[in-house]
Amino acid sequence: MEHVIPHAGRATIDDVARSAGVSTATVSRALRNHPNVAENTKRRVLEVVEQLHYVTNSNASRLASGHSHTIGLLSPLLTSWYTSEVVAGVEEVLALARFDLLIGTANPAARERIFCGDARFHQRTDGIVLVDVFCSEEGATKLAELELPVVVLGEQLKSVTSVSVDNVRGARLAACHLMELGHRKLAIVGGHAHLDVAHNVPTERLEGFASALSSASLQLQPQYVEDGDFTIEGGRSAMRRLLALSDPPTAVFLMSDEMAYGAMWALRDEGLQAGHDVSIVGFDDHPVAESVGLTTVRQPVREIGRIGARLMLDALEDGGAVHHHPVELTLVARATTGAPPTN
Amino acid sequence: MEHVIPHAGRATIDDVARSAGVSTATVSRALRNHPNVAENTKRRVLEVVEQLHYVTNSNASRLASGHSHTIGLLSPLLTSWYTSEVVAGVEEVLALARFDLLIGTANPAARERIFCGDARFHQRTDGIVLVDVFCSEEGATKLAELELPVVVLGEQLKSVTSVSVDNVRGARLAACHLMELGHRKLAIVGGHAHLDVAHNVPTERLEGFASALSSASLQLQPQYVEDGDFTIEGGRSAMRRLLALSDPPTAVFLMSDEMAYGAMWALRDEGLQAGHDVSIVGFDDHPVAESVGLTTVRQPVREIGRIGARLMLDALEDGGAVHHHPVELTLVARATTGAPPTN
DNA sequence: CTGAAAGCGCTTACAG
DNA sequence: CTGAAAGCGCTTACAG
Repeated sequence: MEHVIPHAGRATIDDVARSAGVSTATVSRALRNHPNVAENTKRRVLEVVEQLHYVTNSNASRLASGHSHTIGLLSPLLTSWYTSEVVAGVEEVLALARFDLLIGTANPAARERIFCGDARFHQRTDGIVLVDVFCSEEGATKLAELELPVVVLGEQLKSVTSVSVDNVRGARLAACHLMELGHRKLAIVGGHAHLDVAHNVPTERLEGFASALSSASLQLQPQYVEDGDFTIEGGRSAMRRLLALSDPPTAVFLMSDEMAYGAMWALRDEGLQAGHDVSIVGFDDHPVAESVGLTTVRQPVREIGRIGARLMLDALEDGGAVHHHPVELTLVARATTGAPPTN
Repeated sequence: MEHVIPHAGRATIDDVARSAGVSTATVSRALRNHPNVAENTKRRVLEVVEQLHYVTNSNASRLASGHSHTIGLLSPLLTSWYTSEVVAGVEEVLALARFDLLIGTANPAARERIFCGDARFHQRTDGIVLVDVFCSEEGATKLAELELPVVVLGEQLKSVTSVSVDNVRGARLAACHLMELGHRKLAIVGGHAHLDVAHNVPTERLEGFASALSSASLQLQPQYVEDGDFTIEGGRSAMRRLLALSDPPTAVFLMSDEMAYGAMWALRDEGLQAGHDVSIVGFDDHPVAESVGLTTVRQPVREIGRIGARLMLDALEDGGAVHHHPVELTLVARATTGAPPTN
């Protein structure tokens, strides 16, 4: 069925050119759908390509063209559920466009460097996607000066294309849901996440939560603000501290579902029931949330990654103008929230 | 502080060579710790490299050397928790060795192709890691004929280097734990996972479970064998079906923690308590397992990835002999298992 | 629409 | 220990 392959190893563009009776330039053009190639020629080339199982050597192609056809992605914590999901979304879109994804951990200690372009990505990527690397407008200004397009995920920026949820609104959704159920003693659990620098997410969610209470003439009590470190263990400890208060809250909003699992754990340890004795709201809609009946503020995490990747491809195509893409949040009410206990 | 960079754009090896007063060959050698370079020369080169912020263009380097310095990883389902963890482990080790990781989805429908080398990886990888692509000895034989080193994760193979847990033993651990608690009516929930082909994992776990019962003169009842599809929803449905039996089991072993979450969900829906009314054992030790008190067979998933990557690097170094690396499983007893209800 | 040729930025025998 | 030079496999003005 198949013709003999001229020599061991992979066929090169020369093999194809020779076998098709054209120049390598023509093969190159035919393969990339260059407009000025006769239909006949193209067909012949494609046949030979098939026959010889020819695959372009991407290293050679990238060296010659100066385009790496690769996007770099940097995040401080690649293994969290949130980041894995975002990466999966980015990968999905990039793969369709036949772009490679090069992933690197963004050492928070070396944040400043990131804004000047990461050395690992030098000459190797056509663009950079930043996930959860809270830049603030200051870092963004530097990023905008990079010779590469940059897309930032998780934060709304002016000088650089970004995609993010409205954290203020998300926290309001949680607070309003709880207040509608009749709660008056509301607590909030956030954290510094994995960064030591100021982090927009906890700040914005705290702000939204407090402002929702204000609108209802309530005030967020300082003892009702806890740090849960964005981990299950942290959420558990935070909940324990809240339960130990002389006047514990009747409802707790945790800024991640994982912290909420920890809070539910703490409740179980005390023989208390979430949604009955204490109401719990998380944030994310993590895959396990539904099965444990967790009420949460859902964010379409994978979609955020997809959108980010598309914006990157757009930027590569037409240099695309800088803009911000907002993503919607929705409250999903489940079993962990209910009316406060009638004491 | 810094010397002027000769021209716009990145410095090339020529810039470094010129500036250090040596040939590019010497720069190349100095940079890769080639033995035959005078200490003085090397120091001078490294200084200039620093000064010019020189970074090797990997496309050029790979093209010239013929080594891609990249490992390809193929898996049918990249986004599951299990696979993400494995990938994180592989990535961790590879990054230290400054190898790139190229990730691809292994379309189960095109399994056969994988064994002949994946086209996406042609000329782009120095080796291939297969995760959860159940090959069986048949596929492995073909893999062994590839010109690249291959490491298979999740299955014990003879013709190709592999790393896997002892699934038979893992299932026995679960069964013995339940029988020691006094259970006699034991059920098992498995699934076809994401593959339609025969899959060694469910088969081996079923075998181990059944054999443990046999050793205790019990027999696994056909109505106590259910399919949970390796998803939360699937585990929930399977548990519902088991509960609907005229004589339901008092203990259920689910082949993944995610299915176990589904089972716990089903119990809660019926007002039953895991560990009291029905005992539940999972498999994995997923991050959420501890917080919901799930008894489970723990497998060190990330470590499996790390080991796989190390074996790959070894194979690249010394062509390493084919061998199998076993990984230990341990039972972690928590709240979802207890004595059967005294009816 | 097509080809000859230069060039992308490295690495590596080979020679000294 | 070091350098001159060929070559890795493509792409892309340039010329026709």
